[in-house]
Amino acid sequence: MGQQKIRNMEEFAAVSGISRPTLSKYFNDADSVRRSTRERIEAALSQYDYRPNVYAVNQNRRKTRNIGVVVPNLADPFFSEIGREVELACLAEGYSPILLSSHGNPAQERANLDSLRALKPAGVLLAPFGKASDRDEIARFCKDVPVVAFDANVEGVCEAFVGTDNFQSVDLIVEYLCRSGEPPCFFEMKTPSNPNANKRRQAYLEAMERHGFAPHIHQVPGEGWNFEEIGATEGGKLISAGAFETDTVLCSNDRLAIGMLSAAYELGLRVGHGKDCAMRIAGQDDHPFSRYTCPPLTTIAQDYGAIANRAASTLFRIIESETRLAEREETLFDGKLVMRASA
Amino acid sequence: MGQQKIRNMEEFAAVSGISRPTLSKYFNDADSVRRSTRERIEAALSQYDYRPNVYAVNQNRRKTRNIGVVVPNLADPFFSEIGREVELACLAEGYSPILLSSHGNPAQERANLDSLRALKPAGVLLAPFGKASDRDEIARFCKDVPVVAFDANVEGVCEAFVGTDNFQSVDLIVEYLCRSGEPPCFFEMKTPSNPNANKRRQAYLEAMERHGFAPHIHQVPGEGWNFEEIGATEGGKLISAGAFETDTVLCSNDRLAIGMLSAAYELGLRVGHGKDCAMRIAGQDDHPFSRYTCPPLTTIAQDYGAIANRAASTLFRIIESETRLAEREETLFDGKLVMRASA
DNA sequence: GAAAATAGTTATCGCGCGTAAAATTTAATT
DNA sequence: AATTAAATTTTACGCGCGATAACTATTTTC
Repeated sequence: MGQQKIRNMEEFAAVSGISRPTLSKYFNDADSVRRSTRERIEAALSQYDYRPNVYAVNQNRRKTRNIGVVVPNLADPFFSEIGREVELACLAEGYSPILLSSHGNPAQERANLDSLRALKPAGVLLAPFGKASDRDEIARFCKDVPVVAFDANVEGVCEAFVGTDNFQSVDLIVEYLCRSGEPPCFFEMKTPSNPNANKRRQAYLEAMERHGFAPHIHQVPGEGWNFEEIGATEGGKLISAGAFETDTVLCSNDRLAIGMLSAAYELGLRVGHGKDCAMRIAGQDDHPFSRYTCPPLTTIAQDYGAIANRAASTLFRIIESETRLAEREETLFDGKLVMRASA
Repeated sequence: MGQQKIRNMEEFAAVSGISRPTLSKYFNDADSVRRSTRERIEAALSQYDYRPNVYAVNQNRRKTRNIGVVVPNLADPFFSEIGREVELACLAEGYSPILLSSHGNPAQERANLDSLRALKPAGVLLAPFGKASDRDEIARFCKDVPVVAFDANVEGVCEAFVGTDNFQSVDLIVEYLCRSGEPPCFFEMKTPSNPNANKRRQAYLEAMERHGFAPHIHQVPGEGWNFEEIGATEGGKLISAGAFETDTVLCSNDRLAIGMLSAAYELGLRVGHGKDCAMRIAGQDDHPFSRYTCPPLTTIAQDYGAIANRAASTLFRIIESETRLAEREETLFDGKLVMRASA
């Protein structure tokens, strides 16, 4: 290693004794050259430490190997985890992921798509806000770049959608809660931007009906992504007002539940399924912190890995086939019940 | 908007009536052209929607306007927050931040620096692991690219370091804890990779001495970044063994404290400063979730915004001066005491 | 061992832009 | 109106690589 500095592929061709077009082939796909020449190249590579100029490569290639990954909010550990899984899937296939967070702001989502446009990505994996997203802008973007949506659906747009089956998973936890105690009330924000919230409410209604109980939905005001705050403030109000019809509350997501647990604690209420407990609280998502709440949160776990990998592999299939999907695909994975002490 | 599609600057020059070199100047710095021509360009821009090809630009420019931002773990909301602040600072100055997480893995930190090298960034803002970082690799990288470290220091390398004054902030909380109850024991991991941990231990020792109390340090085994787990498991063991000499524990960081709070809850212990409380627990960092623990966590808040902005502005100064700093700069901001119910 | 298939070479072009020097225009100054 | 300075245009070249065509060398096939 070391010797003189190689400035470009031309020079590397000179020192390695391989012609430039062959080197170009090699760097595009190492297996496209004969085994013996590949070994010669790699031998030279370990001596001279040359790497093709990314910018020159991307300027000239028909398609870059960049994959845009857009999540609504990296400050939410749920999205940083799933974003991580998606990144890994991209790297495994030799693509370069570019992770962008919309920071809880739909305008930033537009801005992120706009930035990505300039990078001419081969494809994009998008976890959209949902209703708050600029549907037209996403649709326009999808015309230029193949996009697979995950976590949250935007009906009709994008090549495919991969997420969790809210009906299955809500039914799972409703069934558990009904079986193990009083049937749950449902707690959510009045104007959720995430489409999963609407599916979950609907699923709750259906599940309660199926099990023969009267549903009770409590919607609270609040904007933005500070869900714990909303869960604590508004959930606390409802608890102390005795507004919940039963002693069990199913929250639309874990972060609301974490806030409500905090409020219950402040009120001196013991949460859990013991006989000395005043109420039960359950969440949905299996947020990374839910294991460490007081008490630990009973919830529904989404299959992060499966969602990320399916979304990525679907996108790769589209990219490599160089054609769009004949029909929009929707894949839903089952949630798993995670029983902890809170319900 | 719309008309024909502009394929390159040549075509845009044709339709806008401005020569290509002048356009090039404009896109590099809008204020470098006469006001009247700038208006003509922007008028054309609003009609034809042209943007220079990023790859061609970066291939030919001496320096890109990319800034690498490397944090040790985006799954930790502390780093996603400070990463966000840093991103904003870059955008405000017209740089393009590229955010990379090392996912709690020092090998990934090397890989990230290596990826960045290919992108020829104008500078890098690095929150290193510290001792676990590959010091030599970072030093090599610093030779090629100006780097400002933040949050964690790597003695001697990088142009500058910006972080929190651990001695000031630990003294602040130790003083508070001593004044308001029993003096604190110190709880930390045995082999912390983060240099702040070592500073904090040292600062604890000094602060306790200054206030005339005997220090008690408890170090627990545990690897990796699952701090809550370690705090819960090992902290729980210490609590139930009655190992702490006083009823007050100062944790090396909030995530350990969150885990310990969870363990205390499991053990049926009431945490806080009320007379019915069995112990007090305090943390450090003001983690975004610390407000919602049970009870809410008393901690020391780092000034995220100040650290991020100072680190960024220092880097910009180096980049724009085109020279390295005569002397390595270290800037430490004060922490602020955040009093909540846990201590 | 000759023909066929595969892999590599040489040569040349194009991508979209930065940059520099010289020629020209425009604006500011006296 | 003449002088000067500043901004713009023209012209020309270079960046590092992808892509292709025509040709040559190497390997496979029977």
